[in-house]
Amino acid sequence: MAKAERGPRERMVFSAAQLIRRDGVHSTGMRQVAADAAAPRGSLQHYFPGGKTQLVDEAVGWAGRYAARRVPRFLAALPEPTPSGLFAEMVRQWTDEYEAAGFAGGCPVAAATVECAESVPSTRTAASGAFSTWTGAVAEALTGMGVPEERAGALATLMISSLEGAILLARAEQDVRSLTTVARELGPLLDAAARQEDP
Amino acid sequence: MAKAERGPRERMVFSAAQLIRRDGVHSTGMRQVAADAAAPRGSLQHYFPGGKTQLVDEAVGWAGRYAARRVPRFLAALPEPTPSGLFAEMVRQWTDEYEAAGFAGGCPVAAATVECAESVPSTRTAASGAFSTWTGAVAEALTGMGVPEERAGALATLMISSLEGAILLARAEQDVRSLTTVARELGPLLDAAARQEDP
DNA sequence: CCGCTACTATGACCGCGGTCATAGTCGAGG
DNA sequence: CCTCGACTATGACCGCGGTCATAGTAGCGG
Repeated sequence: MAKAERGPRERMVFSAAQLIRRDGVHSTGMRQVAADAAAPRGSLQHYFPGGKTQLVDEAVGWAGRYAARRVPRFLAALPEPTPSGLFAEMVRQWTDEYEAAGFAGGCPVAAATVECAESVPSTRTAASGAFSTWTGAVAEALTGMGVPEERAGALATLMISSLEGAILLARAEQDVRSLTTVARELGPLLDAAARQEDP
Repeated sequence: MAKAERGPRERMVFSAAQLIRRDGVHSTGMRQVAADAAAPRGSLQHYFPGGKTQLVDEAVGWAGRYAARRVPRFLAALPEPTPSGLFAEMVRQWTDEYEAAGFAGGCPVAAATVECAESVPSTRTAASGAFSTWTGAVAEALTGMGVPEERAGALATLMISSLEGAILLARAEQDVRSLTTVARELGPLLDAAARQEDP
């Protein structure tokens, strides 16, 4: 995969996240993860003595940090930062992928939540943490654009909820329509909240 | 389960949907479905010669029709029908369940999409159909409340996307906060679209 | 050169679960 | 009473996949 030249451990976590995106948690085998990461099978039990659960949990955590890390970069890429612009960038990451590479992958955190929320407590916690770091990053970005503090968290939740749901619809329909729709419909509402507190 | 006194076939479809809600598609076994439906195991291959795939597909279709059927009932329950009121009812169905019975279940269509979109074409199609009948019912309700036709579809997509995403967050966090948040934040936007075309 | 620790390598085990095969029941119609 | 179709019942098969056990290698400090 793309991100070579990291340790085998990190590569396995990364590969796990990628495979979970496509096939879900249960359909992703350990052997498959090792193969995809070009890592020896024996390393699995060495680096992840907690078994598959630990690997999945780390993959989910990694995904959450990855998503959060992208937020400031999206802002930096905008000519002038606005909430609607940020959301459009977040959505565009998905439409770009889907149009370029097909609708193979979803959000790994969503997959982990759907499959493990009830059966594997630690994974549920990991998913919760991933969502909250992601939401936190978005909320922080919003406050930086003039959204009142107490409103920023709510809007971040709304943005991520809509995005996650739109990803689901897009994969099912194999059409980015839902993604572009939520971006278009939510944009004005987001910008209005930023203007609330501006001079 | 609650809806007894239907044919064993329908009971199995219903049970499958319920179990998929909780554990996802892969973690739900055929034997488990039969047991939950109090149906004989041998009936599975009799009524569903297409195997598990057929059962899952039918469960997804059933869930879509169920969700669509509820929309007009929500409207009927409102003192005066408004888009925000409808959305609040849709959300409330989930908050009520979560507060009463815990965060065990999610949306079966979401589970099928996450786990089968890439691997099982027929299930992906079934999920797409389920989302579209659901969205269609919501859009129709919106036009009935004065939302312009070309806007209604987009808002329905936004509503369902937000709801699905908020369900994910709620299950992960074991907190209905995300659900109440999207209902609150989206309400004004929805009602504004309805007033667009009113006298 | 030894031995210790980190990592790699593989084969075996074992439970789970979908599917198939083969009967068994049972009510309706001849 | 017989038969035929619809449905029920169960045991067996078989692949998959996570985990364990048991080695083997490699680098390094002593």
